[in-house]
Amino acid sequence: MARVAVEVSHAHLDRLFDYLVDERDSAPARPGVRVRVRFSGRLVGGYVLARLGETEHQGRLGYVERVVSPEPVLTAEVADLARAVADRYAGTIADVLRLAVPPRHAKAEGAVAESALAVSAVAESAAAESGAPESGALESAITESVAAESESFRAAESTVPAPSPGGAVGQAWVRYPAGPAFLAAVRDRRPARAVWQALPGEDWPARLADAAAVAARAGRGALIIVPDARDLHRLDVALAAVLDGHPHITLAADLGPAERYRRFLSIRRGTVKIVAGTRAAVFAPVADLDLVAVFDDGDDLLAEPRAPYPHAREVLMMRSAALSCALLVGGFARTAEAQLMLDTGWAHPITAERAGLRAAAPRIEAAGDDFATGATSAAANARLSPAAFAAGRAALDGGSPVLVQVPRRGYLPTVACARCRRQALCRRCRGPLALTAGAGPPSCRWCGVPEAHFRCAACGFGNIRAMTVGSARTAEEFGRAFPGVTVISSAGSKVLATIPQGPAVVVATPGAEPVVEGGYGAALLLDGSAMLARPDLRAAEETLRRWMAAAALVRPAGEGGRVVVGADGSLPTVQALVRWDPGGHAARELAARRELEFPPAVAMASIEGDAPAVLAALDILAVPPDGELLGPVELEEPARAEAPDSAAVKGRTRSGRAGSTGGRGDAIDRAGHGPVGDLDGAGPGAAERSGPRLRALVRAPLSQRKALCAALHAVASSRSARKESGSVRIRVDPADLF
DNA sequence: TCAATCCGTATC
DNA sequence: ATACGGATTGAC
Repeated sequence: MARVAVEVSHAHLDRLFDYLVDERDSAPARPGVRVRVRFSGRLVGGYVLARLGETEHQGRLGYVERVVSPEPVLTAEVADLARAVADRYAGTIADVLRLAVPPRHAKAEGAVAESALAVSAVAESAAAESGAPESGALESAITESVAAESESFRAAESTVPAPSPGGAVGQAWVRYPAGPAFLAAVRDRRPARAVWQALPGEDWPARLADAAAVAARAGRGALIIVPDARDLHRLDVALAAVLDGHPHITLAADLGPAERYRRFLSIRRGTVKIVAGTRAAVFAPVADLDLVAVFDDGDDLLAEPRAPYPHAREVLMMRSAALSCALLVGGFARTAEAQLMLDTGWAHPITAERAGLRAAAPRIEAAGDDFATGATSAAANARLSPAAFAAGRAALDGGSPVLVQVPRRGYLPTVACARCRRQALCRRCRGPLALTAGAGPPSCRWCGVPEAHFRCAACGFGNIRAMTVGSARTAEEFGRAFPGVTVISSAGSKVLATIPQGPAVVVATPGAEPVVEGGYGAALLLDGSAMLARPDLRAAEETLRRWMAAAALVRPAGEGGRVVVGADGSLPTVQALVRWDPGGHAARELAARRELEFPPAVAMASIEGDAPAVLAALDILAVPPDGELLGPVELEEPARAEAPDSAAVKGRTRSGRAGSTGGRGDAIDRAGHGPVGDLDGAGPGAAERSGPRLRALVRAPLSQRKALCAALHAVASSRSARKESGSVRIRVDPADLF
C-alpha cells in the first residue's frame, strides 16, 4: 500500500489517501515518486509519501494506476514543509506542492547525470576570472569570535573539521561584531537565526556567498533567496567567486520547463548543494541544508501570488525551524517582520557598530518638500533643490556618476484636470490617463485607449496638467540641468544591471538602480513625499527600504559621497534615512502595528469575493476567541485612482504581469478583471454585471494564528464540499491590506 | 414488501 | 466526474 498526496486542491480533500500497489509497481513506488491514481473516477496525479503495511481506511482501496517515474521528486522534508505551509496559510497541500515541485520533463531525467557538472555557465566563467583569494582569513575570524563568546551566537565547540585551506572568505563579515559568530554557527550546524542589516556600500551578494561557502566547505547545503533575476545574477557571480570547486546552481522563474526540471533534479539528487534562486526556489529540496537566507525581505516580489500566497521569508523561517538550521534575513533596511523576530528573541541582530557605519555611510541630508513635488515642479527645474543640484554637480565634476531615483516610470504617468485637480481617468475603464514623451493625446495606462477629447468627469473642464513626473521626463529634465552630461535611464522594460564608471546622470526607478564599480558620487531621491503618502500600511517601511537600497550604492562620505532626499526632514522616516537607523525605524513601525493591531503584530486574513459567497463564508467562520472580524466592506470597482504603485515601477516581470507593456498587466492585477470583459459595458453598469464584491478582514492574536487558519480552512472545506457557487479568496497575511 | 429512482455526499 | 448509501416513491 502507498499513502498518496493527490493533486486535488479542494480544501475538503486536503488529506492523504491510501492506495494498493501492484506487484510490478512495488519497487519503483518509493516515497517521493509521482504517481497517477484514480480518484473518484478520474485519473489524477499524486506523490507517494509513504509505503504502508496497513490502512485505516474502512472502504475498498483502489490501485495506484501508474508510477510516473522512479525519480523521487518530493523529499520527506519538503512534504512536511508543504503541509506546514498549507496550514500556515489556510491552503491545501496540493496547492503548495504545485509551487514546490516543477512539472516533470522526461528528457531531463536522463540528461541530468552527464550535465550536472556544467550547472552554471556564469559560475564557471566568473570562477575562472577571479583570482584565488588568500587563505585563512575566515578561519581566524571565526576562531576569534568563538574565543570572544559573542553575545548573540553562543560559541560552541567546533564539531566540524577545520575547512581545508585554499581560498578564504568571510573576512568582510568582521565589520559586523556578530558576523563571524554567525558564520561559525553555520559551519558547526547550529541553528543560529539572524537579522542582518547590511552596511551602506556593502557587497551583499559577496557576504551571502561567504556564508554559503562556509556551508559548502563543511560539505553541507545552503539556500539563498533574492527578490529578482538581477539580484540573482549578482549572487551567482559572487558564489562562483568564493565556492572554488563546490558547484552551485540558480533557480529563476524564466528558465524553460526542461532546464527548470533539470536543475531541480540535480539539487534533489544532491549533486549540487548550494542553491540560489528567486521566490519559487524556497521549496528547493537542497540536501543537508545548513543555511537558509533571504535578502531584502521587504520586497513584494517575495510574496508568492499563487495560492496559498506564501511569503519566501516565512517559508524559510519554517524550514530553518523544522531542520534546526541557520537562518539569515538580510537587507539594508529592516522589515517589521524581521523586527518582530528580534523582539521575540527568535533571532539575533547582526549589525555594524556605529564607527563602522560612520565609515561606510554617505552624507545624507533632506532637501525638504519644496524639491520634487510632482505637478508644480514639472515645468521648471524646481525638482532640483540647490542642495541636490550642488551634490550632483560636485559628483559629476569629480568624475562620478549621480543616481537619481524616481518612484514612477514613464513620462507623466498621472495627469489631472487643470481646473479642479481631480485625477484624469479613462472614460472606458477608469484607469489612469498618462502622457507619453513627445506629442499626442493622453492615453490610458490600463487599456491603452487614447483620449483625444478629455473632459473632466467632475467639472467638465477640457485641459489637463501633470500630477506626477516619471523617470523618462526626469531624464529629460536632468539632461537640461546638466548640459553635456550623459543621461542613462534604467526603468520599465529596460533595466540596467551595471553602468561604467565616469560622470553620468543615471535616472532609475526603485529596484532598477544599476550598480557601479566604486559607487555613485551622489544620489538624489526624488518625490519622497508622494512615496510616503501612499495609502498603504507599509508605505513608510517601503519608502525607507527603497531609499536605503539607492543610498547604499553611494560611496562613503569620506570619499565625497552624498545623498539628498526630497522630503521633509522632520518626518521620522526621513530621519531614519539621514541617521541610517533601519532598526529604530523598524521598531517604531512594529510599535505602530501593535497599536493598530495590524500585521505582523497580529495574525490577519482577508476573505474576499462575490458578495453572497463572502457573506455565507463569514456566516460559518469560527472567529477565534480573541479574534475580531472587520467588515465586510464593498470593494470599490473598478480599482481606485492611485498613488505611486509598488510593482509597476520596477519594470520586472512577474507571472501574469506584462513587464514591458505595463498597463495591461496592471489592469488585471489591480481590478481583478481584465479590460476585455468591460469593453462593451462602459460606465458604472460595467462593474455591476459581475455583482458586488466584498472584502472582510479577520484578525487574531499571534497566539491564535493556528486557530484562525484552521477556521479559515474549515470555511474553505465547507464551501468546496458543497460545491458552492461564487468565488471567495482567502489569504492569510495578505500583501495588500487596503 | 420490494425494486426503481432520486439526492446528497464522498472521493482510498 | 462517478460511485455509493440512504431516503423516497410507486407498483404489486
